[in-house]
Formats: sequence, structure tokens, C-alpha cells
Amino acid sequence: MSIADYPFAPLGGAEDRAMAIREQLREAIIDRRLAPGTKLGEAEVGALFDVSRTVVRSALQMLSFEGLVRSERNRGSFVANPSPEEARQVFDSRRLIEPALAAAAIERIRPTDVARFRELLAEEDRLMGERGTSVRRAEIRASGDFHLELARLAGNAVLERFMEELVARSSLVIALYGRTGASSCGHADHGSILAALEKRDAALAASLLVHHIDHIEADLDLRPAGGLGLREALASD
Amino acid sequence: MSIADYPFAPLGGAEDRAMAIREQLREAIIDRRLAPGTKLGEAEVGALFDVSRTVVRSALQMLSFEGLVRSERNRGSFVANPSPEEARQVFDSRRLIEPALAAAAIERIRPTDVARFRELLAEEDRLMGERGTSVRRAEIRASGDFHLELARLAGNAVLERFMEELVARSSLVIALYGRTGASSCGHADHGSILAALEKRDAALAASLLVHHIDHIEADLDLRPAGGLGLREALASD
DNA sequence: GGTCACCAGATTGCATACAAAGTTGGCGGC
DNA sequence: GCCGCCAACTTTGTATGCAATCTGGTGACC
Repeated sequence: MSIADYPFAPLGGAEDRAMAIREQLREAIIDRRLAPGTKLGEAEVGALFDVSRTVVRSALQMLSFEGLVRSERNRGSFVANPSPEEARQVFDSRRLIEPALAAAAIERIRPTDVARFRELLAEEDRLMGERGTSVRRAEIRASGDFHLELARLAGNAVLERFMEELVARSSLVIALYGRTGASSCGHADHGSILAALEKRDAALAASLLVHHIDHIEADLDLRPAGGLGLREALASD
Repeated sequence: MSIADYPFAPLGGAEDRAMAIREQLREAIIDRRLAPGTKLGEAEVGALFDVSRTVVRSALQMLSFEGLVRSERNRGSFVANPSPEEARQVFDSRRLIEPALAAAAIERIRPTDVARFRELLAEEDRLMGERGTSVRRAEIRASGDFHLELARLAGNAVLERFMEELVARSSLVIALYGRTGASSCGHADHGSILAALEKRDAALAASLLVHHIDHIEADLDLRPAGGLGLREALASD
């Protein structure tokens, strides 16, 4: 299940063609099929999707807003290369927002919602059982979907959109700094969080969420990337 | 002082011409020189700023992302007409985020920051003393700047950008639903919040902030807008 | 030999032209 | 007289062309 499958468009009602390209690029970036620093030339992307640069520009602008792409005037757009500091800020933001989402979700959760969560968990389980890089990508995405579902359930469209951005950027950060050894997003955590939601124990859910996010962040290698500050820290271009 | 005066561009690095138009439109919307529901035709806006539709489109897309403009495919863009529910979500989000910003700001606040805050307060004072609708507009904006300065000081670029959006949308909501009688944004509150920041009393600052936001929201008339649901509720077009 | 200036190539920024979708007004039929 | 259909207009969506800017390399000059 991807973000685009949700019944509402993430934003106002932008052009659908550009939105489609945005989604494709977003998935590719999150899955790390597009490495950070990769140049996204308008003409090149346009040729790839068989659309004009106009549409590509629109898509790139959206991604730039989301922080997944960095645009430099008269130079072009590149897949974002979030710094460790940016990564920390993203996780700080999530630690702030998600517990509140849980509290709100508890007020509104219904059996059908629980069922949907269980579906997501089952999907995660299935993916965890397998091996391979593509599976790992799907795992990161599935993990994000859990948090997005939580945001959706909370019923605050503003925070939900913020979370869409935060989850996307988190996925990019995990792909960048994640240590391959450990499971990037402790799956078991999701199960216990869901249990707390079912029990309508907001304090427990909040606590579990914060620890969950701590856990994700702890699994990252956020050292200053060689300590250098030169342009994009030798962006693997 | 407007957002554009800050030393960094609010976003990636979009085209500067489009950014300029975005700023102008944003100011106009927040100041309610552009009433909610007003159609923003690409050609019309383009003629006004003497640029092509291409640039206008870019600006409108940005505003659409910020929630200040609503775009409908093949129909055009309109100044957003936030529903009472949307308004509540915006304030809920602010009640969540701003106390955290205050706590972070306390860790980093320095005398020069305090001085900047005092400047903002003085500006507010000056505006409060006068009368007239244009003054009232400036007052709303100045009030927003206080909160933006707080966000800036917190040092989290992610949350800062969220706050930029929230403050802008709040201003729109206040312009829409604000009761003219009461002062929209209790100015005295800002002073006491700043005092709490100076004393580095995070709990007090957080409490004051929440009450401050409560106060703003309480001053609004968030009734279901006449109960009618016809297109844009008779959008004054 | 090193440095600076200049030039060629490529890429983005912007404007314009064309195509598609929607809206409005009028006309004819019922 | 009212309803539905059709056509012209208006507005947006997309493609393409041209100008400005940046990059990288070459050659002259110090």
C-alpha cells in the first residue's frame, strides 16, 4: 500500500500527471533506487516519463517542498542528502508529534481500524521473513505505512500531512545512515504499540512510540560523515 | 519584518521570481486584501505582476502546498476558505508544537535574541496604539512574527517550516473568523511569554503559550458558517 | 609552470503557442 | 414555459522555443 492509495490526494489538487511522477520519484528515492545526490535533470526525467519539462518541474518542486529533493537555481535538482543534523531534527519532530497522534487516535479507533493495522503488520511480517535488498526496501516502506496509518486515524489533516513528509524523510535517512546489521525499524514495536492503542492506554502508546523512534534513531550511524563540510560532503554524484 | 527577510530561503531554492509573487500573494491573503474564495486566475495574476503564467503557476503551487490556496483541476485556484474544522486542526497543531519550541528555544536563547523579541514587541505596541483596518492587518502579522521568531530560535528547521505554514494559516483563519471586537492576539501574552523564556522556565512558557493559543481560538467565531454547503458557501467571488 | 580569461556546451528560467477541459449562453424541442 | 442539448468562449494543462546562467576546458599571458 502506498501513499497514493489513500482515498484523498495528499494535497490540494495539483495536476495529476505531475503528481504521478512525484509519487514515482518519491518511491524511488525512499527505496534508494535513486541515491542521494543523484542529479534529476528536467530533460532526463522528462524523457524517462515521456512528458515535457513543464510537468517534471512541477513534480520536482513538490519534492523540493517535501525535502526529498534539493534544487539549486540554474544548477538543477538533486536527490536530497540529509545531514545528520537534519536527520536528528526529523526524529525530534516525530518524537513530538507521534505521541499526540496516538492520543488522538485512541479517541477514534474502531474495530475496522484495528483490522487495517493488523493487515499492515501481517505485511511487515511477511516481508521480514524474506531476504534481499528489494525486500528491505519494501520493509522500510511498510514500516512507514504503519506510522502513516496512525496519523490518518488521528483525524488531523494538518498533522497528517506533516507526518507524510516526516515519514518520507525518515525513510531517506534510514536508507542513508541505516546500519545494515540491525533491523531498521523494530517490527515488534509496532505490535505492542497497536496493543496499547487497542487498550486505549494513551500514556503507554506514547511511551512506546517515543522509545520506538529512539530505537530507530539509535540504529543509525549519524556520525558527521567524515567530518568534512565541503559541498554536500562529497555527495556521491 | 516579513518572512522573506530571514537569512535563509524558506524552502529548497525555488525560482526567485515565483517566490517573490508567492510572498506578495501570501501577504495579501493574510492581510485579507484578497478575500477567501477569490479566484486567482493565472493570466490575471500574471498580468498584474507582469510575468508569464508559468511563473504564476509555480507560485500558486507553492501556496497550494501551504494551504493558503486551493486548486481545482481545470477550474483554477482560489484563496483558501478554511473550514472551522480546519481552523481547529491548525490550532491543535500549534498547541502541540509551540510548547516544544519554547523548551528548545530556552536552551539556546541569548541576549541578542531577547533584544530581537523586544523589538517585535515594541512594533506590536506601536501598532496597537493606532486604529484602522490596515493597522489591524499589520497587527496580525506582527503577532505572527513573534511566533515565527520563537520557531526560528528553537533551531529545528523542520518544525520551523511547519510553523511558517501554521502561522500563515492561522492568520487567514483569524482574518476569516476573528471577532472584530476583541484583540485578536492578546498582546500582553507575548510579553509574559518572553519573560518566561528569559527566566528559562520551560514549563511556564509552555503553559503560557497554550493559554495564549486557547485565547486566540476563543476569540474566534467558529460556528458552522451559516450551515450551508453550497459551492464555497457563496464564496464572495 | 601556473594562473587567468575566454569560449563552447549544457541546463535551467521564462515566455509563448497549442490542445483539452470546463463553463456559459442560447436555441430548439417537448 | 421549462428542460435538455449544442456551440462558442474562457481557462487551465502541456509542449516547445529562446535567452540567461553556470560548468568545464582550452589557450594565451605572466
